Amino acid sequence: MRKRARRGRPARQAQILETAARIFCEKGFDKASMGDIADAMKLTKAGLYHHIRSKEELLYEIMAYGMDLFEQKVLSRVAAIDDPLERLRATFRAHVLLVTRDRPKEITVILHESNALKGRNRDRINTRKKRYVRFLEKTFRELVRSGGARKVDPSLAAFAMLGMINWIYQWYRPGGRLDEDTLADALTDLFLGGILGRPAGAR
Amino acid sequence: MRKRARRGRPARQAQILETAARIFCEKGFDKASMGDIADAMKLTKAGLYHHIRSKEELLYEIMAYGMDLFEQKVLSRVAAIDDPLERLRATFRAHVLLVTRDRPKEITVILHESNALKGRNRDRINTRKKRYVRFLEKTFRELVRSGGARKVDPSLAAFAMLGMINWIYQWYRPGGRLDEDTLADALTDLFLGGILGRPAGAR
Amino acid sequence: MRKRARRGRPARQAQILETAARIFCEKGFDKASMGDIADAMKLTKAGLYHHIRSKEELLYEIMAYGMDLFEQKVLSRVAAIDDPLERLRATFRAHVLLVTRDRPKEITVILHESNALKGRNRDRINTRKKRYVRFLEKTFRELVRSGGARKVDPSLAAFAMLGMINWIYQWYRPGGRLDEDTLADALTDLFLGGILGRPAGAR
Amino acid sequence: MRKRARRGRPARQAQILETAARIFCEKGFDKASMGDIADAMKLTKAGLYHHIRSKEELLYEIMAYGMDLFEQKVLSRVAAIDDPLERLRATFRAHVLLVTRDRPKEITVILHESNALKGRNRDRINTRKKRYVRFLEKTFRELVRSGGARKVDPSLAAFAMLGMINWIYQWYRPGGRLDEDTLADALTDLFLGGILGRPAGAR
DNA sequence: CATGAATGAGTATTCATTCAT
DNA sequence: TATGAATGAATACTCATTCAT
Repeated sequence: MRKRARRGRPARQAQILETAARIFCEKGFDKASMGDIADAMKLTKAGLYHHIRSKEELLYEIMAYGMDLFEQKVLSRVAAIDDPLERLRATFRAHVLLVTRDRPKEITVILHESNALKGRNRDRINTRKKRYVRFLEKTFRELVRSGGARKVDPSLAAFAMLGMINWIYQWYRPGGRLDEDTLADALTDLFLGGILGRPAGAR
Repeated sequence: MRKRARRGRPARQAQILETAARIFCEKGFDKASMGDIADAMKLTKAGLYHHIRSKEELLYEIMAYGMDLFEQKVLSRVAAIDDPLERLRATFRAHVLLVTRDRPKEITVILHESNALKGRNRDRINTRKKRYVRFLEKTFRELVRSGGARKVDPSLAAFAMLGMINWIYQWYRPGGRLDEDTLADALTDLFLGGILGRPAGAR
Repeated sequence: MRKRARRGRPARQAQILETAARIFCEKGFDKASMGDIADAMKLTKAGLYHHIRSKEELLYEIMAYGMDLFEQKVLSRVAAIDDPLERLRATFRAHVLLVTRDRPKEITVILHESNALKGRNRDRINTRKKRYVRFLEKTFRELVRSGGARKVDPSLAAFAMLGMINWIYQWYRPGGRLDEDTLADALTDLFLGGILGRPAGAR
Repeated sequence: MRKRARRGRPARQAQILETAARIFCEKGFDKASMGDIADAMKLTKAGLYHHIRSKEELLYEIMAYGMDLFEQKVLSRVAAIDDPLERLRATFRAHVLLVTRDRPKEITVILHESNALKGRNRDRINTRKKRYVRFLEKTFRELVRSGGARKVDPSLAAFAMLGMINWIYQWYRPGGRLDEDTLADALTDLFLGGILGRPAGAR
């Protein structure tokens, strides 16, 4: 995003990001053409280029905005929780709700098109991703140290958790059997308690 | 893939599948060009087309072979286990070892390029994927019924498990801190016992 | 053929149609490459594709324009003539003059490349061709009924006439022994009076 | 044709010519591939090349054989007829019957693909075509001189006649309303007597 | 005779991007 | 801001033909 809208009207920039995110999501970054996006925006290709620098830059903006969203809706809301177990539970839940209830296309793009970015842009997104991984690792480490969990490898636990959550967009479709809240609770519980563990209610 | 080699000479087909799988893996299906594959095979593009029908058909053959591998190395080895818990544990372990130790590029291609397939070919691969999901669901159902696990939703458990395992290719690099056996055990244990559960040793 | 030019500047479209018609005429549709046409237009291939949808669509536009020309210069000028003999004579003459004097490449393309068109486009052109055949048949029928001609099969007469005229592009070269007017008269006369008939002058 | 069959079995050569003629007829010379012909002959492409020198040479052989057929079935049977009117009538009839009853694909190929031939081969076919045109012109000249016909331009009459007949393959389909004999008679009559002339019976 | 493998040259078409207006 | 026109480079794929076996 180069400029923010100054007035109430949603900036053209933001509309483009949203449209492009949707299209990258539907067709994939490589198969989506600038023409597709221009058409969807009711612009010519040249017109579109007045708002963006390049296709890759557009992808970067989308991913950066996706990370903004994630940090705003997940990280920033749980980072301050003291108790590691509560922090983990809140993180898990918020992250699941983000990908099931809000379902921002930008997050899907981040998960699916990470290889399409090169150079600085790639580094910038990766840095932010790693920040989250380290946050999770730290949380698992504290949890183990505090005796609140058994001796799991913090890295392994972090990636296991990321796998569970990041895979959701591959199978979850809204309006299914489980509503998002139930799903978030059940999955959190499954992760924390495992298949064989005690019922979730029995903290 | 037009005709099979009759003599003992190592089928060119197999070399092409392997090479193409590697290249699709490295660059992605869309960014990999037929020229890339031809070059890697020390063939001209036209020479390559003597052996394959189309880029998409090549992708399908790779994925079908990946499913062959999976079914051979995982499904067929655990399907006959009677006890659902042992069956689950064996499945989880074998699946993890497949993606960490054998690391067939074909599996990565299946996970990353599923949208590139269209029509019949897409259906055929999806059918085989779903067969595995149903096998997992059935296992979880039996496990819950037998009292061996708490009341988890079988579908949810299946997708959670798939997420954990299918995400591995995104972060695991061989030669790391944990060898494949340790990792497989630890992840299986984490899935079964959860973060808060009893130590792995205490089955 | 995506959008029409709004200003007075001679539409690029028309130039392309004309150039392509000439090239399809000279080399044949299959042997003419889009590069040939682009070169002739002093454009790159991509530049050419800014104006057309596909090679086949280009062919269709040429043929459709050829049919426009034919209907404008022949059909519309004779359709209203009441007397069937005068109508026939005028049609024959106008049609012959169209292919000898005006010699629009588009007509040659229609005659020579009709099989290259497929689907809807093919149907549309065929419909217009058949309209002319039916017009001729009707004229012959009226002529016979009115006693102005002997009992010829209207269909047969129509195709015989079309053969005579449509074959002209195979042998006639401008600037030859007979000028176009003389040729048109002589051929009309030959068709009407036959080889054995009375001299042409004796209408 | 390079070699003739010595025994009763039809030579492979002849089968290939026939098959290729059929395929060139159906798809057109440019759109028919050597693979199409090889497939139809249940041969590989390389196998096909044991029998022919090149695609163009194959086309030439087909056309040359078509000319053989024509000269055998038409020219040689009428050339000796003394009376020019009878000669013309016989020629017209035989030529029409050749393209309606025998319908050799080779003739259609000659009519449709004449531009595909280059160099010597093209010249050779053209020479034989011109021989027929000159034969027709001579016949018309004699007919006019003998007072058996009115003063028509012999060249024009020849090309008019060729147009009528050579166009037949564009519209005639066997099994239609008119059987071949009737059609041949009617068309001959139309050409000789014209639209306005006396009934054909009244020679 | 026959074939599998291979190739060089070519095909139509697409795409991200630029620029004069 | 916006656009129509244009382009260089690339893409998947095809074809007539050759050759060692």
